Amino acid sequence: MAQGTEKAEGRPGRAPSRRDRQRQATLAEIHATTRKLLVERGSPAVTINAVAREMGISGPALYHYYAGHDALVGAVTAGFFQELTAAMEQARDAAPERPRGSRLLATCRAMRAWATAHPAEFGWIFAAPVAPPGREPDSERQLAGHRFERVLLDQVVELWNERPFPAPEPDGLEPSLRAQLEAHSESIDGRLPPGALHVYLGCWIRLYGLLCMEVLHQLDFAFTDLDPVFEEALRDLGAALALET
Amino acid sequence: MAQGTEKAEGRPGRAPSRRDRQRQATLAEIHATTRKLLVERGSPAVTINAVAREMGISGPALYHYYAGHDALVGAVTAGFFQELTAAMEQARDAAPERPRGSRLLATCRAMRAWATAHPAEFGWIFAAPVAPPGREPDSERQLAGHRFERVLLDQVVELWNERPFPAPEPDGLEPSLRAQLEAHSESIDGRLPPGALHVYLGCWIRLYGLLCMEVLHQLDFAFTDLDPVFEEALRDLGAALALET
DNA sequence: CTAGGTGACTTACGACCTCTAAGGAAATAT
DNA sequence: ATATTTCCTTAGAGGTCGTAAGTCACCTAG
Repeated sequence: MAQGTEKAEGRPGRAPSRRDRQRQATLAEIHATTRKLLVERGSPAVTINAVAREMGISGPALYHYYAGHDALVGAVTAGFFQELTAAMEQARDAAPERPRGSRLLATCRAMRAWATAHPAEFGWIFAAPVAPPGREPDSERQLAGHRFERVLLDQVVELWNERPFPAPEPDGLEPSLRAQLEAHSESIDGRLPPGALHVYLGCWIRLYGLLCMEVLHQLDFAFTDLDPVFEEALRDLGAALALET
Repeated sequence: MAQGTEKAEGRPGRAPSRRDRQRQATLAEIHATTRKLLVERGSPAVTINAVAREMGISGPALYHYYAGHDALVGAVTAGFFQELTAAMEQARDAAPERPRGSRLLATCRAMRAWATAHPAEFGWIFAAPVAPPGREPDSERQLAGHRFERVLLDQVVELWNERPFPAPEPDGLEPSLRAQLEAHSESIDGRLPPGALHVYLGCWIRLYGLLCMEVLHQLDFAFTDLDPVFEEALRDLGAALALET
């Protein structure tokens, strides 16, 4: 009982009943209220009781929708992941006639734009690592996280297939690094060979790491506006992937 | 009253009295217990009551030492900062006969070694940005954070004075970036000019960002051992700073 | 059309947390 | 020897999480 969105509709084949629609509406309201609390009063203010109070229902009622505080946060975070992913996909598809390179850059800029426009939400995304040991592997958040990771990866794969960028030979890589890259290359069905993966992961670390430091205020001591810094990182990414813009 | 370590000793000139020693001992035990709880049971388990219980005193007694939960966490985090800083300084001074470059690399390696050996403690360090708006500017943690930031900066300054590394001319920098770099250059008393600062901050973002992603499990999806990745970042740093090792 | 099952919600409760208030006991200062 | 400071206690107000048990309305199957 009360496992959240597990039971979305009563029967697979049926049309959603009145009750189902009610439940969906309540779930949506819970998400919206949770987000509002997060944005306006910060993460510690997001409490089962506070959300319920804000909605005009009483505390324990929320347990009919989510098993507890963690489940609620997980579900809402999955929604954030989806929103971020959608923003990136939209940027990618906005100008199909442009070359792949500039669409890739647009995707990255959309990622940063969403993150800086929604720092509290991005904080939850970041605080919820995709692969910490001891998290149920099939949770909604896991899936959303994987889909997020794939938005950029897929574009780089297409780029690699169409117009390979310079990548180190596996022999030139340190053995331990090479083994890890080979393993991860398999886990993405070999769509990128280890050398190309190394280049891609380097770009990912650079971009995502910078974004995390920005949103978590780790660079406030030196910068007030990281726009030019991010653009510089994008130029480096363009060079590493030999983009034609 | 109960402002923590504000009143370290009764009178400046006197020898520490019995009571002062007692108080210092209790403060040390509080820190040790807090850290034990953090390491063994995680950040949410660190609670005023839990710390007191673990020490065999009753909850409110802790308020004679710290004004509340935040003050306690702040003070303990400052201690972590100091320990990390000390580890880095020790690595820097361990082999004074070696060239500056390899001592700088040793400092960086010591930073990562401490962080990976004490992930929970580093989590608190990272979660406590040095310059978020709305923190008392003179708190112990602020000072410890600044001292930490200076360990690497000072070495780079010496390097720059002794054997300047290649840096972009200010004219070549984007105007907004240049303005920020000039401002920050002033805030460190001009010990590095904007161009050199740009190179240094780029290295810092690369290293510290990678470390944060590692400790916060943002790279578990691809890597199990980030040693070679960090070493590669260090090689890039060596190239950017034109180190002689 | 009625009767049972299910879902949504309520109040009541126990355990824990933060932090304040008021008072006693012990060490120190005068 | 007395006054003061310091440390610690218990009591308690107000908040949180989460469970238990009961009520009411709706849906659906007979």
